[in-house]
Amino acid sequence: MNEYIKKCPECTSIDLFWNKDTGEIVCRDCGLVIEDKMVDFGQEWREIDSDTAMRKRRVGAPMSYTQFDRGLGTEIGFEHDLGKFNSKDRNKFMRLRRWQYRISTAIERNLKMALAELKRVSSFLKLPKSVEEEASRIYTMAVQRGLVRGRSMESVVSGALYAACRRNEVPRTLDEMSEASGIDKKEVGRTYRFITRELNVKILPSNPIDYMARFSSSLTLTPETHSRAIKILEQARLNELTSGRGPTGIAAAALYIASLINGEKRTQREVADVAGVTEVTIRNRYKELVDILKLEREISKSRKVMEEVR
DNA sequence: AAGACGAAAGTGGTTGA
DNA sequence: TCAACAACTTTCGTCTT
Repeated sequence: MNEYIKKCPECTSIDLFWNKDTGEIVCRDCGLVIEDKMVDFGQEWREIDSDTAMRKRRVGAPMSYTQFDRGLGTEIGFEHDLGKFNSKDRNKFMRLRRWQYRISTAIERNLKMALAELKRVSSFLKLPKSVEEEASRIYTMAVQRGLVRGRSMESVVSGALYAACRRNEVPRTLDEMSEASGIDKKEVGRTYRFITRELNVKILPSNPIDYMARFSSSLTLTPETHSRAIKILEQARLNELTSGRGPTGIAAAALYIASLINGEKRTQREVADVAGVTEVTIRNRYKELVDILKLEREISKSRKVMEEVR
């Protein structure tokens, strides 16, 4: 965590919460997302005692999938290693060496380019390191299985990133991914589905709550409204209103309703824009939520309060 | 004039024969 | 492979504030 951030710039609360998985620093009082870049200065292991410390400590950079060869590389050795073979075997090894060289340079070149692109997009979206790692792993697997053939490298990169986001519960919308990578939204979705199917990457359905912090932060809603929206979401899930629906639409509608109830109204347009859905979708979810959760009274009550203030 | 509402038609993806 | 389908979008006219 950035140790210089001690107070929430919005409400000056010192009750900050650092979500290590998403890399977000969130104010517990007002819900503002203060810092969503994650820089991990820590070691990748814990030193429990001097014994494990000795075993785990080692020289060299940490192994990483964001390096094209994971930071470790092996090549078939050169001639002087082959002195103990006869000329026939030596020829065979030379051939193998050439082959490995050709194949690996092709893959490596692709990986170098792709991982550079992946880092660019990932930092544009301010994604945590863990997601970048996972995306790199997915991409590397995709290359090894020859899944990039016939697809542009960039689209596979963004597909891998999108999948990694979903797996780490830091969902970004397809629109955001598309904007960051310059790849058409449909194309991102297509390659995403393709590579997750081919590589058997398991994806949990994304949870509307995961979107909530980001949305309410960019709408500058108060903490009361934010937690109210989360309550609505929880009730919605109990009533099975969330399955089969777009998670962003539900998150947006919950925020819209919460903003009405707490008297800090946002227009449907505003909410729709940050959530990347249309007003119509918000209206549909809004109707369902209000009908089934019986929120009409609360909404009209707070409307009256607003009128009295005027 | 802006926002909310809802009907109608269109889009892209899933599913099941 | 095709048709039925569910969710969501686009567009547009009407009502409300």
